Amino acid sequence: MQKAVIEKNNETIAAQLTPVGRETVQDRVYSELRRALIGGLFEPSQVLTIRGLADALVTSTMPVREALGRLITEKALEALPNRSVRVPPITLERIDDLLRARSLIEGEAIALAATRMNSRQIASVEAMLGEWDEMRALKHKKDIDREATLNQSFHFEIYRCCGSAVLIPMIESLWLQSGPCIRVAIYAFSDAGEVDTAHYHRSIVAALAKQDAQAAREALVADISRPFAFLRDKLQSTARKD
Amino acid sequence: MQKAVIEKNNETIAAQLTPVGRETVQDRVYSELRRALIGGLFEPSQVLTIRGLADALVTSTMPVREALGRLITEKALEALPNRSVRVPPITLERIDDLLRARSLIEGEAIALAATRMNSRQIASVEAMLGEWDEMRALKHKKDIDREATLNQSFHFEIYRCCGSAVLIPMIESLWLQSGPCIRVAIYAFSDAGEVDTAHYHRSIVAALAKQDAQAAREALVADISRPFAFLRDKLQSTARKD
DNA sequence: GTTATTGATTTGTGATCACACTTGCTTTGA
DNA sequence: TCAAAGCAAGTGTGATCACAAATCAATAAC
Repeated sequence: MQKAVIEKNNETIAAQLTPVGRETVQDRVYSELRRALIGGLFEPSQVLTIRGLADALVTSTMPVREALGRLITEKALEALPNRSVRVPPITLERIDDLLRARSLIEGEAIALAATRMNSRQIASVEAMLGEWDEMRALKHKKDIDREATLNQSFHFEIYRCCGSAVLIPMIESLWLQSGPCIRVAIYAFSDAGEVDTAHYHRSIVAALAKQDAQAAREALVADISRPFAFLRDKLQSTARKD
Repeated sequence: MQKAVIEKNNETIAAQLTPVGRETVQDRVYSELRRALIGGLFEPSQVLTIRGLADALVTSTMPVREALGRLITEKALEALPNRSVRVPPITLERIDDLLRARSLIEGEAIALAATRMNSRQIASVEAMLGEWDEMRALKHKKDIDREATLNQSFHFEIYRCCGSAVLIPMIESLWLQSGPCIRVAIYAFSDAGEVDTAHYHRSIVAALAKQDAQAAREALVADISRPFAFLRDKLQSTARKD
């Protein structure tokens, strides 16, 4: 068999098969911890132990310690002087700090995206709006995890269009850092009454459709400010009580 | 001996002793690799091996692999599908991307710092200006490493005044990512002739002294744009030759 | 002479072990 | 009764080993 024929054959096979992608245990542990952090499954100030997580994830300590180290450098976790690690506690300064950074960077990302998104991409995020309404209509009881996931997908679908390989990892890091805080706020939200996230998302999509970068930035800032502002008030009122 | 006396005694001792601070091998390896990366000791596209670095740093592979993992999550290094790691190659898109991100975030940091710095802090960075001139006057031959270190100290001395615990790690990550690129540009600079970094730094300090946030931001952007613009031109001309 | 195959070396990954430090509880002494 | 010393369990860190995958060189086949 000639070489050309073999290569052609291989190409045909390659076109039909999807790459399996050798994923290491460390990567899975890292992704899992990320998911838990962004989703707010860990509480602020909660301490994590390597062996404890290794047991929970049914692996050895090795992949866990590597994943923890990575999360610490991203400031998603905090290394105490005792050499134990915890999820960073919530403080007023930290909330303001995170909101400012997120407004700055995610605002820039969406402003860039607004000038770059094609009609197909806009249609894609518009479709997610419908998904949101659908979820709301079907189930009366609020599925917070589902909402959080959908919210995340919506935002990153947009950010991916900004065309910056530098900004996106920074945004991921910011979500990682604000995840535990946000979740606290969301829980408080759902007690305090209804908030229409879909409304904010609609105004974002409207701005994107008009390719209005400034309007998109403002709509986004309004969207992400809500939980932070809520959490801020809550924290201040509890602080006054002490 | 009563408890109070003992405690008083301990306090006296504590006042005279400086904490030794248990530093792990992993931390030292990480700092060392950071220093090398920011200083541009590694070339873009250079591949690094765990065992190679472990031998060079005279430790086992364990601290090195952990440090490498951390640097990869910061995008300071790149994990190839072969599971080998290299310092990211320079591309035109990456240069523009990094410059935009740095202008945005470092610009915000210096704008915040401009409104917050007290006279003592301003005097401190002003003193670094003098240090720069001094270095220039004394030695005719250019000490690139010394200049780079001084430049880094100057910038971060200012950024530290912005009062954001979120922005500063992001800036560090950006310096880590642009370090290898910058160094290439600096080397080209020193061949191409003199550039007066001190001039740009003086205009930054002048803006800070006036508490003019906008002027400080613009002066900073002018300062950090230079090597990027230079590198950009150089890359475009070499690309045309091919 | 060029291409394919085989084998050796190198490299990353994960598991396990040894050691040092921390933490919390128990025991001891005043 | 209470505080301090001592002990034991738990935890992070680093070293070493085993294994699988990748890389490279040399040999064999056409």
